[in-house]
Amino acid sequence: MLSKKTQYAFKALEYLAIQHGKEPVKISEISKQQKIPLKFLENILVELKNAGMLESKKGKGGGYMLKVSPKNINLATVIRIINGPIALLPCVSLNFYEKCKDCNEETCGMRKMMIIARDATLKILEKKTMADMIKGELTIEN
Amino acid sequence: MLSKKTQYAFKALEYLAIQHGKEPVKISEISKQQKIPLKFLENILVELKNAGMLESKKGKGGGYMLKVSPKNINLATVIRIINGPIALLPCVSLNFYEKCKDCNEETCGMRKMMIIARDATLKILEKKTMADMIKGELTIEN
DNA sequence: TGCATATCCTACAAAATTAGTAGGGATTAA
DNA sequence: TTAATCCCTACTAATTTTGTAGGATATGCA
Repeated sequence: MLSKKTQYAFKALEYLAIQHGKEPVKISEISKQQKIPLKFLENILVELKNAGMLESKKGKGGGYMLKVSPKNINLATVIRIINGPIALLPCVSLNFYEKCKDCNEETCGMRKMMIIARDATLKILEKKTMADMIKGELTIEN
Repeated sequence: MLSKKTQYAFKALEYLAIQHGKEPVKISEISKQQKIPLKFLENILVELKNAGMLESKKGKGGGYMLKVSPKNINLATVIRIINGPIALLPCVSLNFYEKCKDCNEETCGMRKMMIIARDATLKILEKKTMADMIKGELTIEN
């Protein structure tokens, strides 16, 4: 399951995706509109920024903006930044690989299954984007 | 990610699947062979038994056996028993559904995406079985 | 220059979950 | 009736998740 932090990240990105191309959006606005604890949200947005997904502007009139178009932000990327691995086992993770001891990777049956499951999941999560996510709710209020 | 407990469960089931049709297997044997802490393994096996996946026999010559054939135990079932939901969000889980507040399920974009991802994952995990998992390692030693 | 407005950084704390242990009870075979 | 084996309840330790506190840093504007 995705952590609450990751769900918050998606909600924040949704909000920013809808405002994409307009003025920067303040943390406090996102916090209030999407009901995310303010200081927690700060941490999340900094992480997304450090990962290159957002840009920010300080001072009056400042806030956060998407750095790239919603249609170029896929869900797998967001999950990896905030939540971590998508695979069900460390030894089949593409981005967070860890060898499992007491297991021959050539012959391990569990591993083979989990690779197939991972690929099926990734096929969706890497294809779907923030643009897909906000379809049908582009009208939060202008 | 699957918990260590779930990984232990799979290892234990693998071992039992390979012995399927023979004598009951003692907890202590599984523990030693698969390097799973004994008392922890006890808990796991009881859970699998209560879920109807194993049967047990007490006293001398006793132990655990699969209740059904390895080819009738799919991976999704095991994960649900020991690990919990397979879906990425509670509000899209088939077996552990929980309504999410502040979200209209009819229009929520995130929900739509997560349903698609869930179905892709389930398609694999519900089709693959313990029999698939032990293919190629039916020879632990007789 | 100086003040108000924002983001950014470090550190801590509380709550929840996961992982594992302890100790004895109940059942069965011989 | 004893040894072997699973079963049950409860606890503890470690780790992760979910936040909070408090100030540092940068920016726009008068």
